[in-house]
Amino acid sequence: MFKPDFSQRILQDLYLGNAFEFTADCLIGAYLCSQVDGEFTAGMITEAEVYIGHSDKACHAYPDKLTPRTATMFRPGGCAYVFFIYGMYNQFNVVIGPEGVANAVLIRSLEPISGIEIMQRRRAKTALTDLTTGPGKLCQALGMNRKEHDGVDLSGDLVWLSPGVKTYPTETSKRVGIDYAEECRDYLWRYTLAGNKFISKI
DNA sequence: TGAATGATCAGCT
DNA sequence: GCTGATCATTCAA
Repeated sequence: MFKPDFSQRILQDLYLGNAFEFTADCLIGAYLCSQVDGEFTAGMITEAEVYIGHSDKACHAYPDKLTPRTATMFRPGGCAYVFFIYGMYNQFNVVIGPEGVANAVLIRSLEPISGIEIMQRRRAKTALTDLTTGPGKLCQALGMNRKEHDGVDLSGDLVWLSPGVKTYPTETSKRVGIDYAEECRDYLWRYTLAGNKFISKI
C-alpha cells in the first residue's frame, strides 16, 4: 500500500494554522495500517473524535495536565497515544499539534480493508461489521496495545496512516461516553463518514 | 442493564 | 506509599 509521510502532513496542518477540526476531518476516509508480528492489517477511518488538553473537560490531559499516562499527548503531532481502560481495552489516538500541546484524535471506527482473516482471528469474530466498529475493537483487530504502541511514530513501519480518497462528506455529532464533561459534552467534535455502516454507535 | 477488570491519580498519611 | 473512585468499553442477557 502507498505509504507517504501522512503524519508529517498532519503536523504541518497545525503549524499552518489549520484548525484541529480540519485535521480530524482529513483523517476521516484515511487508512490506518499496522504491521504486527509480521501480519499486515488496514482499515479506512470512518469515525473519530477530537480531544483538546487545554480546554476540553473530556480530555485525559485537561487542563494541560501532564501525568505519566498523558505525557504522550504532549509530544509533537504524528505519533500514537494508546491507553488502557476498563481493565481490558486499549484505545488508539493520533496525537496532533506542536510539542507541549496535548491534543489528540481518538479513532473510534474503521471499515476493514486488508488482513480481514487476521482481524477475525484476533477478535474471535467473523462478522465484518463487528471487527473494527468501536475503539476497543479496532485496537484488538489491528493488534495494537499500550505497552507496544503508545508513543510510536506514525510515519514508521509499525503503525502508520495513509491518505484515502473520500467519496462521501463528513458529518459531525456529539462525542460518545463523556457525559461527565459538563458543557464540553455538547461539542460537535465527533466526525463520521456519511452513509458508512462501519460506525460504533448511532 | 449490569458485570467484568485493572490502570490511573488525587488525596491522603 | 496506600486507598478508592473513576473510567474516551464490550459482551451476554
